[in-house]
Amino acid sequence: MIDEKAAAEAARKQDENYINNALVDVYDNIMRFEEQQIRGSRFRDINARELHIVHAIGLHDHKTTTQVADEFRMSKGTLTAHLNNLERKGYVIRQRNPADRRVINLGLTSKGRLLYRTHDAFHRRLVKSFLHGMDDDDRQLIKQALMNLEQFLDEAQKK
Amino acid sequence: MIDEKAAAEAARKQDENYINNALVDVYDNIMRFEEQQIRGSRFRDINARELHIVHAIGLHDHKTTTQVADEFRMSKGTLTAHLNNLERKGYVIRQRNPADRRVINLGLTSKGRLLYRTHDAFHRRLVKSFLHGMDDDDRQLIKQALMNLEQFLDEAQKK
DNA sequence: CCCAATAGTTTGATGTTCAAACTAATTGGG
DNA sequence: CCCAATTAGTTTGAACATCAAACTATTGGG
Repeated sequence: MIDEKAAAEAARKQDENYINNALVDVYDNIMRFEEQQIRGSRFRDINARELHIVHAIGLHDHKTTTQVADEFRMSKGTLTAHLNNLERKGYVIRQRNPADRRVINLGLTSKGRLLYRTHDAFHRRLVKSFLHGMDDDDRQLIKQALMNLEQFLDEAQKK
Repeated sequence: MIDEKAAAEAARKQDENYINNALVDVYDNIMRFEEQQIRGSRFRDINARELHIVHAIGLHDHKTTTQVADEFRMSKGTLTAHLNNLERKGYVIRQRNPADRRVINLGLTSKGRLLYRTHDAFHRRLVKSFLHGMDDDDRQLIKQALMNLEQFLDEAQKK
């Protein structure tokens, strides 16, 4: 009886441990895989950072430099440097906003849009594998767990 | 009937979308929070990278420089630089291995061990919040999802 | 019409990273 | 037992990412 309880407790601890490590490893593994995929594609000249900037610029949003920099919590100067590279390589275009000529609206070239869609498809495959064999209820549970985590981080960060 | 089906499908897509974004954001949020926690603690002089190196060195493992560098997929030269900093700040000690004097075994000072435990406690709180309100079955499901993802990444990486 | 505020770029300094050269120690074949 | 090859870790030099602060161009309120 007591042994059973202790065994269950030990199993719980072990699961939590696994989840802990997996949570931490997930991102590194995704990043590494993204990088590797890109190396073997026609987008060889892009690194993970640049890929994510292309993704943040998006297909239709016409975001500004400041918006994207804030999203990445990156200084505007740093983003300017990345944008220079991405423009030179033909993924991104800067469009001066005619209504306010201080503002630059960012857009993707057709090459940039292709990269965006390729990356997006990769992520959809990723989530499909993550949710493999799960029904609606299961999916809700996963979603709940991630929402818990976001809430915890948000709240802890606030104070 | 058909509307219902279409609505369920749309809800599924939306959930998958949420999960996709959350998965990607999780790591950044965790990193940012770790960094912030540390800034407000007595370990102010440590950044996230260094924290993770301290964690990798661990309490009792006596790992070598090469082992840790491989773990982080980081060149040995880069790790050497970090170790110099961590040693100077009093978190890490290098111990020449007497059986093979080429080898350095890495260890933590008492300050390093304290940092390790603080960080470990933080991660346990994180996982607890992630699993808030869940029973054994739920936990198994989460674990399964993470295992799916790891397997997907492993396999995709192999070929 | 002026000037404070804003968007983005440039600049200079700092820190991270890597690959290659290097040093010291070990090992194995002759 | 020696020396050539290998291995562990460090040093070095170059490339790149990053930031904060100075700067330029533009806007909009008084």
